[in-house]
Amino acid sequence: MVVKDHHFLEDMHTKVTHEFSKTLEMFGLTPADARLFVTLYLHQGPMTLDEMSQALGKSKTSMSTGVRGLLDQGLVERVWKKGFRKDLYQANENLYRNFMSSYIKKWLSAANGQKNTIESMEGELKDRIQKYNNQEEMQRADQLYRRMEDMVRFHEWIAEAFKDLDPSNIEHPSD
Amino acid sequence: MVVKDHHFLEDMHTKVTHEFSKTLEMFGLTPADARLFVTLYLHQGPMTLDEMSQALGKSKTSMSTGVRGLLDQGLVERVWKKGFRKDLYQANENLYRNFMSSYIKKWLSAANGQKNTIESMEGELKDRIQKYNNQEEMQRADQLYRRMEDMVRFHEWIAEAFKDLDPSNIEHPSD
DNA sequence: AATTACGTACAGTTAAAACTGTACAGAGTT
DNA sequence: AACTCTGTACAGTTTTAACTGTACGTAATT
Repeated sequence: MVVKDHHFLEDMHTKVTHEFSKTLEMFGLTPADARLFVTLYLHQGPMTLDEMSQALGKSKTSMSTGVRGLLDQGLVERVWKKGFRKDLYQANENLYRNFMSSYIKKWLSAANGQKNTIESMEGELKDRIQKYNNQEEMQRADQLYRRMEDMVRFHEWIAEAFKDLDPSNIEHPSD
Repeated sequence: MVVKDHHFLEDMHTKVTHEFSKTLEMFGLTPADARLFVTLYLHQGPMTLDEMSQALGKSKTSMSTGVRGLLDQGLVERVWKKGFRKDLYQANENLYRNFMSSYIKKWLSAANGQKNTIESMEGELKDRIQKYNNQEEMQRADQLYRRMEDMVRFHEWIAEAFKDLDPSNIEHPSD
């Protein structure tokens, strides 16, 4: 019975990991990073690289790079234990806040970057258009220009929408 | 001069495609699909598979599968021209509305699916917990159970947040 | 009915991403 | 100072995704 319980739990653990990983992948995590995060999240107390490696059956190198990525996104934190040489990591609580804000940050900075790039190209094209005399080229250029205007607007709307989505603005009880 | 204009435009076209594709990739499009969409979007009038193939330097098969995906997501539409045998496709206008609603639909259905799966596993685990007597297993199971509750809540919040984001609810002038 | 034109299924190939093992730098221990 | 332990860079490998060419079903044309 004890053995069977153990199998059941182990099994459930695996299934949950698998399922929840799918959600986290939607936030832009790679399948590997997602599994790693869930492993940390379900584990009681922080883990060492070696533990992760063993838990997932992947190399320590993979864990090292994986955990670094999660760290950069603010999804995982390093934790200290006196007189313990190995690095320890744990998943941040507040799933919603952390994932959403990491996600939104990614969107905003990307959208803003692309918007700027396109705007600058827009300017370049505008200058050029004025010097045109070839009718057909002119028409082509104009068409492209109009599309670029739409793209810029598109990025602006994205930024607006995602700004509203940010849980730092709204308050959620906790997680 | 005409030649130079041509090069300039061609060049600008390429750069814009590249840049805007990056944004569309954030909506979950593959790089290939993103490029295909932008190509259609920038082209005046609808295109045939052969035209796309030539424009992107990829096989017609790729175009066929690519365009089908875009079609399924409601980002591209098929268009008719009397007495013309080839299929014609064009990018939908209203970038914002189309991308956002396709995106949100994807999120909502995924989040909902995962939530249901986890909830059902949660139920399974709950039944099981009551039959436990081993102290340590019990504690483990309980810890897992609590995490699963959090996951369910997480999915609920996601659904809520993305529902608000849907441009079908809000009105945007156009695009 | 025969022929041509078109789109897509499918198997095979090529390109990209994920992962591993070794090797090494730096910190800690003896 | 020599030695041990830990994390990571890097090159090479494996796994996965993207892409292609051929072959075929269907619809239009003759």
